[in-house]
Amino acid sequence: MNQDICQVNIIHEDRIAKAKEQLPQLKNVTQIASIYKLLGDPTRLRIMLALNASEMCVCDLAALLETTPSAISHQLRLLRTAGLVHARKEGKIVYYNLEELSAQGLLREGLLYLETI
Amino acid sequence: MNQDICQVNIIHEDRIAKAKEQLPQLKNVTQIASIYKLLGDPTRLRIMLALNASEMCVCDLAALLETTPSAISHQLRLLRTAGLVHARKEGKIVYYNLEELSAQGLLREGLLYLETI
DNA sequence: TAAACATTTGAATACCTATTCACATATGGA
DNA sequence: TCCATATGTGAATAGGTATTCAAATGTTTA
Repeated sequence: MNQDICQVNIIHEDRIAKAKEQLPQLKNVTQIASIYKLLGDPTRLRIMLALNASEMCVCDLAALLETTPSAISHQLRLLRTAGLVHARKEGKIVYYNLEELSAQGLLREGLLYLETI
Repeated sequence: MNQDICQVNIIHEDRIAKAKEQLPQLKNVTQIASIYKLLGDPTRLRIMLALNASEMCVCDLAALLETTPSAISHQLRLLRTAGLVHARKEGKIVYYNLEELSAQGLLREGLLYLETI
C-alpha cells in the first residue's frame, strides 16, 4: 500500500472530524507526553514516589534506590526543569520535594493502575 | 566523591526507611513506568486521545495524525500488547478501541494537567 | 587554609526506539 | 481468478537517552 500520508482513502470522515475537534493541539499533546515520558523511566518514577513519601536529599535517594548520586542528580535536573520537583538548599545539602499541583494526580492514577493488575 | 553506590554516607535514615516502606516493589514500579512510557510518545498519546473520542481504524488514525498506516500500526501493536487498546476486525478493516478501565484515569489526569499550564 | 563532603556537570558510551521502506498477508469485489 | 485495498511485519537507520566516569563547584569544619 501507498506509504505516503493517507489522504486518498479516508474511511470514516465523520469519526476523523469528531476526533479532530476533541484532540488538543499537537503542541499541547507533546507537552503532556513529555510529562508522561519523565514518569516513564523507573529511576525517575521511583524518585517521584520516594519524594511523595518524604523530602529527601540526593544522597538519600542514591542510597534508597541503590544507584550513584551522579545518576540521581542527572535525573533530578530533568524533573526540576519540567517543574515536577523543586530544590531547597540547606548548607551543603540540597533537599528535593515534589512540586505541589503538578504531577501528583498522575502519580495517584499510576498507583491506582497498579492495583488493577 | 565516591561514585559507587552510596552506602557509607546515608544522611537521613529515617526518611529512607519511611520511603522504603511506601515505595512499591521495583518490579511493580517498572510496570507502571512502562505504561507512562507508552503515553510518553506524542504519536501514541494522540492515538489514545483519538480513540478516546471515537473508535477508529488504522487508516483513519493515519489520516488524522498525518502519518503512515505503517507507523500507526507499529504503535498500535505496542498499545495492544500493553492492554491499553483492543482490536475488532470487521472484514478488511480493523477497528481499535480504548481498553476500558486501563489507562483512562491516566489520560484524564494528563488532560487535567494540561489545564494547569 | 586545607580537607572532607554533597552535589553538579560534561563527555563518552551503550542501549533503546520511532519511523521508514519493502514486502507479506488477508479480505472483498469485479 | 485477479486486483485493489487495509493492515501487519521485519530489517535498517537515525536520533534519543540513562548511566558512568572524571572533574569541578560550593559548603562546612578542623
